[in-house]
Amino acid sequence: MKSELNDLAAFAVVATERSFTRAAARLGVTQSALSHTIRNLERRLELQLLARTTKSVAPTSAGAALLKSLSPALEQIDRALNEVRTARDRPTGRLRLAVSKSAALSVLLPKLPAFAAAYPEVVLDVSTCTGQVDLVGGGFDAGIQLEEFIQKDMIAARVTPELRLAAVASPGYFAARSLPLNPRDLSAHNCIGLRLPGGPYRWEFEKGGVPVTITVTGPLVVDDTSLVIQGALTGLGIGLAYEDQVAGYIDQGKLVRVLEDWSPSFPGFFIYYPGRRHQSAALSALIRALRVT
Amino acid sequence: MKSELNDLAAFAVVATERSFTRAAARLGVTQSALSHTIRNLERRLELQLLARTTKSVAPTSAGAALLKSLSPALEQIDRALNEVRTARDRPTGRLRLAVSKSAALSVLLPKLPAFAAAYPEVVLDVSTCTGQVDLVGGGFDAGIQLEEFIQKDMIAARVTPELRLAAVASPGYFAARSLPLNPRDLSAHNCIGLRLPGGPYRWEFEKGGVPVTITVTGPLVVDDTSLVIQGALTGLGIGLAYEDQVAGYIDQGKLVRVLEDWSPSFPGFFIYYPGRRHQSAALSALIRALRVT
DNA sequence: TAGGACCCATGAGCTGGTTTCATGAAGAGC
DNA sequence: GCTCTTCATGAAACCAGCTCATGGGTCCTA
Repeated sequence: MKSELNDLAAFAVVATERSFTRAAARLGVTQSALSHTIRNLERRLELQLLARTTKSVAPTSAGAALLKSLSPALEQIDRALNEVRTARDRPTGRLRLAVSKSAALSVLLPKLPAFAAAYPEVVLDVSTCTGQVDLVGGGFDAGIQLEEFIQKDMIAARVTPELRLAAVASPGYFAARSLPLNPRDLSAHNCIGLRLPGGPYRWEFEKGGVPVTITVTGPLVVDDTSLVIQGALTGLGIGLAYEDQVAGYIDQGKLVRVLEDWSPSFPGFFIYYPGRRHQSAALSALIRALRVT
Repeated sequence: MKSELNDLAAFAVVATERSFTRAAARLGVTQSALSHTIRNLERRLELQLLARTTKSVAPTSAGAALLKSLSPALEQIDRALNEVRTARDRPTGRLRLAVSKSAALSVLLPKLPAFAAAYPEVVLDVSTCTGQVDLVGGGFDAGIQLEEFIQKDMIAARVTPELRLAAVASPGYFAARSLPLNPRDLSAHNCIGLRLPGGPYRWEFEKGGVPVTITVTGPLVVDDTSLVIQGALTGLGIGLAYEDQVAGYIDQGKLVRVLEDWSPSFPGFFIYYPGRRHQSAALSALIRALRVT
């Protein structure tokens, strides 16, 4: 790590100030310290950068040439640091998010208009992802997923209350069939399957603390929950979807809910991110906007 | 001098390598040291720059933005450093010289063709100066002057052997006048005066260890020794010039030398520069090319 | 699934570089 | 001539940064 960057910065100040004393004051160190620093720098470079007599200090040709390329670079770094500091203090810049499709629809979109209005300088760069994502490896700042898909050692904040799944089908589908009263009855039904990255989703139910897992069959398997709902609406069979996504259809009578007493609740969606310390203002703002206690 | 430039450089390496271990190897330090460094940097900036899990490291959005402005600046600094190192090892670049007119003519010019051929990458930026010059204050790398005009605490190297002055006039001038045999005889002659920055030059002679200083008068006073010679050639009177500058005219019979036994020798010209350590290759080359033992 | 390889984090402790202090030399100004 | 300012230098103190040792965690493999 033995880099001479700090010494170069010191040199730049001395060269522009043309005085060790003034430069030392600007840098907040002793003149003596600066003298040693420059001396060491010159010793390591084996080249004199500053010519000095008792009455004046000026860069040599070599020093002047160095300063010419050095100072714009140092200024650029200074600008970059200031930008970073504003990113810390004022919500600005891009946030890369890994979000499940469902969460994008039910969590993010509803709150986006207010968020965008409040923080016009923030750009949300959303990638829809299914299953577990390597947040850091993918270069994401945060993710919104079901709790079970959240990687270890992440900080998570709840963004939905507990959720429940609802098994639904169209009234037309049930016209010729009996309603299932027990999850095991589903084996006699057409069920719309959901494919997860790890394989087909096995439907999970629970009643009185007794969990039941069912492998379902049917005419359609998809990898997107909104397609499940569409399939149910068209009468293909029974689909499993988030309660609040189908509540409207149930109210309108377009879907019929079954096995409600068997549907367990589960923790719902969380926004999560690596590292608790020092988030950018943009990320903090997003978490504040989305989180529910 | 508490600058975080070194830490920023370390951050840049980690961010591009996307690994603390590899970055540490590249920087020649322990992975542990890097971890501490980045941690401190983030603490001081109060902003997380690198997201890390046990299996991957990647810049956060803020870190990526910082890196984007940082890396070109760091590369530029690196290039600048390399240029400086070549300036040390290979004669390159500009040398700013403060040279008296006479020295430029009699010392520099004769050796310039060979020097320029040997070191095509060196540019000599010559300012002709009379009298004592503030080398450092003027931003010069070196000067060539008479010994008496060289500032204190300078390193000096002889570039001419001892010089002598010659009092000369045209044969036509002496046709109607008697030759001076003693400096005091000059008061009866037309003498071409030389004006130095500090006032008129009072002609100095010496014989047998006895110095004599004469204030001369005449129809012409100039501030440039080549004009003195021109004046003498046109028969205006007696001029004082460096022996070797008028030797040719004397051989050709265009000038006549007088008071030769009274003309003292003096140390001649020196190239001088501030600071003995770590000269640039260009300056070393120039000194080597000019110096005489 | 147990073990090994690898990676990052953390705390303690030490080391060496950086800073300060004190002093000296040299010029500028009054 | 005296004082003030500036830069250089050596010695000593201090502290930042490094290393060492260790721990937790993931991934790969047998």
